[in-house]
Amino acid sequence: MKLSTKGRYGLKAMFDLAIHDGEGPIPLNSIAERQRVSEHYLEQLVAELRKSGLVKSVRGAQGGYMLAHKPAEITVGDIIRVLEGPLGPSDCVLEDGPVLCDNADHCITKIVWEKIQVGISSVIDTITLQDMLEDYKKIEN
Amino acid sequence: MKLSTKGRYGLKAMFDLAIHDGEGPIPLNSIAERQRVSEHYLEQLVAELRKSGLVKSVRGAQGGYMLAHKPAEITVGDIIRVLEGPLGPSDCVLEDGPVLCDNADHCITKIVWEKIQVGISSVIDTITLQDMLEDYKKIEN
DNA sequence: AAGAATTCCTATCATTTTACTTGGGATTAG
DNA sequence: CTAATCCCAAGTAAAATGATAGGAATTCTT
Repeated sequence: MKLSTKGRYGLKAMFDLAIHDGEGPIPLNSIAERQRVSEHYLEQLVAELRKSGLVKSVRGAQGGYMLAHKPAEITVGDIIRVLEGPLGPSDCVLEDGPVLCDNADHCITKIVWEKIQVGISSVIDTITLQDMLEDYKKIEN
Repeated sequence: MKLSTKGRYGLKAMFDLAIHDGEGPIPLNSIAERQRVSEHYLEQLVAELRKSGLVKSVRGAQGGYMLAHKPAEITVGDIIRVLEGPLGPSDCVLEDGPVLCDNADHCITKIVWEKIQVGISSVIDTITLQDMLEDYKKIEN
């Protein structure tokens, strides 16, 4: 019941981009260094974030990545869903087309999984990068 | 971000035991059959539940397993924690002794993981097997 | 006492997932 | 031109998952 490094590194990278929002393209190696993760590995994660439209890229020298939207418009849920796939503690409650078992109608554990899913979603869908930035400013001062 | 079959099968088995609570020892093969999971695999999960004190066992013929406490006294969280290990979306917020990174004090993503953890815990720690039994009775009628 | 039912224990194993690493190609600012 | 940077595709070692196999220990029933 843990997130993989994809989700964790991905959120770190996105938060890093949020901190530098408005400064033009941020090269990946600087993000990797600050967040202390493998640059090549991070590259794969950012590629997914780019394909899903959360970040934009600028190629060539002095290029890099930047947020595709304002920090207030990107939630933690957006990021995690891209990197970890459809959310849900069990296949039968996956957000993205549940795989129902044969007695789904009478399955009591399913009710539990649904409640867990709602609990997680209600957290990650209400935290934006902007919220994280504000927490960050508080701590810095 | 999914539970493994351990947690899922384990909760099913515990719910099955709750349904038959008070009927004496329930043999594992009957649980495996009703819940449609491998008996041998289930055995491993139930062994962990026994060691952690959630179920009792009676050996020998006519033996089996039974809940060690009343259904109202066992939460979903108790069961999942035994089978899935200490809860938390990231190592730095594991319930059972977090593994702190070097800038834990200034880590903003950590705040997010903590909120997710609280969200999950508040769900699974408030649902008991008794609650599930009541849902079950409603559906049956 | 025999035999059947059942838990208990240890080991093995195939598959999948994770978390990278490697190596190179394409693009562009200076 | 060249250095910086993104882009892409494979490969890979380790861990986790989800079992399977076989048998020893215990206890009920007859």
